[in-house]
Amino acid sequence: MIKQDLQNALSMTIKELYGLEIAASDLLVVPTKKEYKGDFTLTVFPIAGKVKKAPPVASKEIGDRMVTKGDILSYEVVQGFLNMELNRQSWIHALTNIYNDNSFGHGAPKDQTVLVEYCSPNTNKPLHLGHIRNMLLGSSTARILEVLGYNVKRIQVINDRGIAICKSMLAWQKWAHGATPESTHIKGDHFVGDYYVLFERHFREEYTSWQSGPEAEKEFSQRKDLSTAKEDFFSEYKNVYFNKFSPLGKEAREMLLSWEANDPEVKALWAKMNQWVYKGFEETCNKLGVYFDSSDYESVTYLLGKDAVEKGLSKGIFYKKEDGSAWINLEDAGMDQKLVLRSDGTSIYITQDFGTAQMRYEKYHMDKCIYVVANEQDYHFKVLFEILKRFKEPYAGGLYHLSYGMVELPEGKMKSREGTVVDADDLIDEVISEAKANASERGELNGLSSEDQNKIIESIALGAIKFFMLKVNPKKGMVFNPKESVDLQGQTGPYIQNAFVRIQSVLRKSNSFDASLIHEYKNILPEEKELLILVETYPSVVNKAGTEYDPSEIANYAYALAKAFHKFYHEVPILRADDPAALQFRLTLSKVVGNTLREAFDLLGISMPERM
RNA sequence: GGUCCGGUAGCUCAGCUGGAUAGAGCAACUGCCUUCUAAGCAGUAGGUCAAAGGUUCGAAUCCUUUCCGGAUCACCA
Repeated sequence: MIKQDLQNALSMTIKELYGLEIAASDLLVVPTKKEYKGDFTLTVFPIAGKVKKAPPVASKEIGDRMVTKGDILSYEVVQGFLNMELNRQSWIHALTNIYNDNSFGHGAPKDQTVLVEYCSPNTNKPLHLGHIRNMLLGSSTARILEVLGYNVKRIQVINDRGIAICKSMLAWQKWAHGATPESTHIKGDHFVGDYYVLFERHFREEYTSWQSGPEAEKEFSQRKDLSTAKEDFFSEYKNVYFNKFSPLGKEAREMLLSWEANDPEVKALWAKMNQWVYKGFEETCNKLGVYFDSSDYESVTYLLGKDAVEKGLSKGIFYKKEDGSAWINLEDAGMDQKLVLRSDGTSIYITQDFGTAQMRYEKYHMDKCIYVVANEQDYHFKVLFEILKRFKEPYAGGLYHLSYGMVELPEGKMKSREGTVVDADDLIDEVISEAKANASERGELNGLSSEDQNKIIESIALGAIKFFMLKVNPKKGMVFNPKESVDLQGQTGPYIQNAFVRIQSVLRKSNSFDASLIHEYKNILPEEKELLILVETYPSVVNKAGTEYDPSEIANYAYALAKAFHKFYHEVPILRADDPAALQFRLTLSKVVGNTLREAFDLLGISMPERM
């Protein structure tokens, strides 16, 4: 590695000159800015301070010694910056090393199991934009960890029970007249989601007409804050109405009770409708290239965690109140008191979560567990992790909440009630049709079968969507403009795919490939150096993405590399190079860049087309 | 109110373990296809890095305070 070698040489030189021990990796070495002559720059200020010399003086001393020892070709000093020019051999070695490294950017097997949980859909409605961000983050993070040598298990939790799915079930019973996804040709998850919407519509009608009745009048007159306007009062009051007065609400709640009592008819309907939904989800996931090694169902896990509560009580981690509810006091950790078991003895969300964690530990003996969940649950996971820490669970140190910002529309948050949700399937279809239009305009795919064409177009469209979502740092909220849809030009997935395609096209046309000739190459160009430096940093980028659980590192790296290649491609002739050594050097470099781009995109779950 | 996260070009984002004149893309404008795929390249224009203090040779980056936006603080999940 060029940079590491240079850092090592510098570290040794500094020790020889000043007797000062600085770890090679602590030396600040960066590629030299374009305005200056040189390949790499050492920032000498901190070193000069330690050895009590003026920065330019120390720079000159270090530079002289490096040249004398043959570590570098030449140097220039600008203030406290030491700009060094490398030997020709350094570059050539760098290229051949990468070219010969079959596991470039991969980590050694670690013998550690990591669970990555993502997606977590509700079975009463189809997947939307938020799920897309979640799934892409999760599956990309999983892939990154896998390549770094971890044994990764992809897991989803399916929220398949509760009042919401009962609403869909009830609406279907009342108004579907036996219709099915097959009979209507509607995708299963959308089909069930439509009945959820239908329920809400009927419920709203019922609520509106109730508001002019005597019961409503009475409730309104007894409101706490008498200055509240009627409209505001009833918009706040909706949930109370649902639980207290609504006939539809009553039916839905009764259905939930029947479900919990294992009523065979209700369970059968529930199972049937969930199957419809799963089939729809599977289709969407397949399209996105997202998959799971196993699924946990809330209908199973919602009963978990009570044993843990008993254990916690006996250990004194939890305490009991008079009404029978169990609590934990987290005030010494800067949090509140938190309920862990209801007074009726049933478990709540957080209880289920530590029950689920234990269940998983029994199954996988994981070392780490990563939860990909939106940032609205930051506090929940802080509490959960603290509890598991107090339980001294063996995996407690490896818990991580991959918290990501919500996806918003230009006009604000997505609201299912107001119909401003961007549906996952719609979005995919839209971008595919845009990619299709672009492709037919370009005509590059003309000779191919329509099957191959569609494959490529899908790769481009999904590349655009995935890159769009993954290039943003996860913890940042992001704004998605459906009108502009997803760009196919500029800082995008297709831009990077295009760099790869150009490389493949060049490689296809080259008939001789002899990597040994590159040692003869004399005049390495700035564009070539820039590419090599970038390619070299790839393993450290993967490492960073893995330790920080941040795929955007990979996305931004891939863009930088593709950009450098496009420039190189434009400025420097490859196949028409004027000597054989140059040709081989550039072909090898192109190949290495292409492989690295493909590797990087593999980590993002994006495929590389051979042509486009 | 407490806690957490964010605020960088008209828009979407990099840069944040302190280093040279703060970078990309989109949108606008201008060039470049008889030469390796123009989903490309090059250029013009666009900035008080929310604000104010502090730390230092040096701050978008670290510290403090303030302002703005979001999330959260349920016997919901």
